[in-house]
Amino acid sequence: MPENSGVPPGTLVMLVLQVLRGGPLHGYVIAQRIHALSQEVLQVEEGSLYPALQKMLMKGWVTAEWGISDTNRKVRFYKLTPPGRKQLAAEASEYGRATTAIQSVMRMA
Amino acid sequence: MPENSGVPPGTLVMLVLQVLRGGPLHGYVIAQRIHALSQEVLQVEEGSLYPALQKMLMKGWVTAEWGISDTNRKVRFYKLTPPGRKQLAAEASEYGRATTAIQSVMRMA
DNA sequence: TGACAGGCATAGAAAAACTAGGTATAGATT
DNA sequence: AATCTATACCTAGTTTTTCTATGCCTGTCA
Repeated sequence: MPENSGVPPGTLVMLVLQVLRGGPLHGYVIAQRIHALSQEVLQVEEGSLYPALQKMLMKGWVTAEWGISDTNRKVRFYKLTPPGRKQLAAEASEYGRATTAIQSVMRMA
Repeated sequence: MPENSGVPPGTLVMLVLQVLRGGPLHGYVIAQRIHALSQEVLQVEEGSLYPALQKMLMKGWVTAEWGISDTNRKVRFYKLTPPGRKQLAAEASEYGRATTAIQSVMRMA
């Protein structure tokens, strides 16, 4: 019975950028998508997500546009920008490097 | 030329506990060991390490004892306790779970 | 019409790491 | 003898990130 947790510190922005690669999404769906893609392990809290999206907007990694969802509600669609793609590549690369390094330490007998 | 970074947030305690599995070490050497074992990728700052060691002492995950190092200096040796081992197992397990979950999200086309 | 789910957002607290200092000593160099 | 360098420990204060706890609004459905 896997209990689920929040996303590991420092990974939220990377995960959001990643799911936006598939096209614009609104906040609520971004959280659901991360949850689903992670086999229900990763849980993104709204209080973490929306501030992160604000930051990403200010950094120019995403743009936002109001629209109507499938469920007929006013929602804000977030769309990945070219700088956002660059940021994603950088964060994914750095994440891989760090993960490999930690692996090396943890393999120590 | 790989530039090195600090340890990813949330992993420092796990890394310290892990290197202490090999026997008691003092702070300075703990940092060096993590750096070396990670192929020079992970850099533990002293301002992160010592507060973390204090916390680990208070939690009972390690004990500390003053002694003399190989280099003939007064140093504080930290030693893993049984609760520390349990904590290490728990953190390593959770880290693995989270890493796998992130992998799943990042594999998405 | 009232409950519930979907949906966006912020304020304040908490956790973790970093910057930037301070202190001290052994050994080597001058 | 004086100084420099590497080793070694520690803390205060700041920054960053996430979480808890709210608040507000609106479709849909019983």
